[in-house]
Amino acid sequence: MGTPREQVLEAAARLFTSKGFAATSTREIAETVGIRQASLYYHFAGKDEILAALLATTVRPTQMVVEEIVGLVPPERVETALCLLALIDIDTLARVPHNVGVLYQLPDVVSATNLDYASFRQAHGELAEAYADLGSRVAARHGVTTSPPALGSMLIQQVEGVITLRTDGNDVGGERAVEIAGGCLHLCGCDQAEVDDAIHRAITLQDQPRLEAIASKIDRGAHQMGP
Amino acid sequence: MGTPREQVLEAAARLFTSKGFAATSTREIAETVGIRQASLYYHFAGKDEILAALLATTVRPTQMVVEEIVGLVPPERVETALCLLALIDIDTLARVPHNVGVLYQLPDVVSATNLDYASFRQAHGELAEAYADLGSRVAARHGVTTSPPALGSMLIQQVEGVITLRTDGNDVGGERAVEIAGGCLHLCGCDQAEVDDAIHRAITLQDQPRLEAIASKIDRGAHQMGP
DNA sequence: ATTATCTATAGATCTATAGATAATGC
DNA sequence: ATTATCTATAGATCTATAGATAATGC
Repeated sequence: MGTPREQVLEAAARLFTSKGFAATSTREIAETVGIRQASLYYHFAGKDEILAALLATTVRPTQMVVEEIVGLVPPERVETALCLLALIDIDTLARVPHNVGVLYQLPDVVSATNLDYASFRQAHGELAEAYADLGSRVAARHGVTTSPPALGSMLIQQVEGVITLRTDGNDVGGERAVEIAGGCLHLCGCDQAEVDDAIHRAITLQDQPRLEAIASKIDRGAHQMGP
Repeated sequence: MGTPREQVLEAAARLFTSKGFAATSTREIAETVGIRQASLYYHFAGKDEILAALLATTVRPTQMVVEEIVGLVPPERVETALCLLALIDIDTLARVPHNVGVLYQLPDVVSATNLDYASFRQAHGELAEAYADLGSRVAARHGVTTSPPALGSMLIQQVEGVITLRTDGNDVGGERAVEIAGGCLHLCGCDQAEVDDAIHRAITLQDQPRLEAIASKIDRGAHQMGP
């Protein structure tokens, strides 16, 4: 069951993501864990600290390995690179415990003047830039004229549809992941044959040893992400 | 400035969408309006009632006029129909006061066992089906094999990216709206020339008298939507 | 008499702190 | 002595109600 600290984070993640931050009381968190409300304060300075700790351990692992993923694919195969990035990112979001990605959409979190949140915003922005960069390179080869920033946010939006699906109670398996990644390629102007090809290549790559290393790195990250 | 009741709804909409429901106190709402906290209870039975009233007046007008929009376009022009639907829906979400679309994403609202929310879910589901139906007809003509339910949720997700953009502080103008609608068509396998054509036709249609009638109906709806 | 506000407050939280207690490790 | 819990509670909310007040309309 992990250390008490981890149990608290686990319970808080579940409650914050399902009911929201302000609507979750410290008493509720404590009793979920099986300790008294006041005992929380031995492990955390306050309710905010619990959220902060959660956010700090919830870096989307994809953010740390974008370059590596992209580096795995020869530059003339941008479609495959984008597809691989999307698949890995989708899979991460689909599997992270308690759909913890919603934390960053909570109004309490967004409107807080919080340093943790600022650094998340930056990391998220860099991920969006990676999508924008890869995406517009693919788009350029297919005559798609969507501007890079718009395309970047559309791709991110597409991938983060996983969070929406999970919030709505669906779970996202492999076939759905492939359909969403395919959507990313369609957004960049690929036809179905090109999509199928890129997906095939990306999935093949996923079983290669160099990517296994990345995968395990991500799993460590994901383990952080879901406390 | 409208009736006091409308002022309360206006203030509540702003606060709920920016800080969340649980994090907004009745005192804060009242003082924003310029009355005392207790005076709210003359107009509403309780805090929940304020949210309920807000949700009740916040039907996305597109939900009411889908059939009319689709009916405007000859059946062999499904691309144009989808494009028109997306453009109108995007425009609605882009212009509604206080980005009130986020209300339905608030965990407080989602997790509440609320009748208002159930009826929203149903209406939203029907809109998703309309997107799924139109989208998969377009997709079929372009050899895209995404399953209708997945395509439907991807199209909705794409359109509702407007809410995300607004939450992040961007405002969504006409050019961005066109890019997003274009994204919807790309998701269904259209190439750039087909996208441009559909957008051109859809925009032309938007200036026609029959659609003006729908637009004014939507504006009435939108006026409901943003109190 | 009705409408729309106000003051005052009950009662129920909720967060965080103070200080006691018991168990473990040196 | 340190670690991890507990009980008890202060102090600050927050929601909702009771009842007073003033203005308007019959």
